[in-house]
Amino acid sequence: MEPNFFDSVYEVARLIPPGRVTSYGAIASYLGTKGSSRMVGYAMQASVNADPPVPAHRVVNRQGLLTAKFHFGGDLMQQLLESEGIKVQDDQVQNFKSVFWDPAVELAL
DNA sequence: CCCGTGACGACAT
DNA sequence: TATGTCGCCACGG
Repeated sequence: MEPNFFDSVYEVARLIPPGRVTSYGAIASYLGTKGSSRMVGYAMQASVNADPPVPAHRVVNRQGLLTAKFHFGGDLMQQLLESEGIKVQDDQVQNFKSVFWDPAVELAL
């Protein structure tokens, strides 16, 4: 199995620095498949099967909303984010704009 | 090969 | 500003 697309998503996701978050659309856009923002999340679900593991908890939606916490189970995702210094309230990343990590910009060369 | 599904996003109302 | 609807594309059945 060589889902190059998934692997690319994992690569970018792993590049997310601690204490920072990114959006599915940002990763998708960086990969050139901005239209497949949903696929990024879809890949994340499969990321649990990836090695090394992917910090999927650092990936949120465009609103900074922890849409994935439902999949993590409980407030695990929020706990992980807060553990990295990210403030989360009401399933929403506080100061999201500041903690936002855009691969299209940070990795822009 | 066709259909349904989905951690989203942008646009329309 | 908030809610609703459509589109996008990869994967599974």
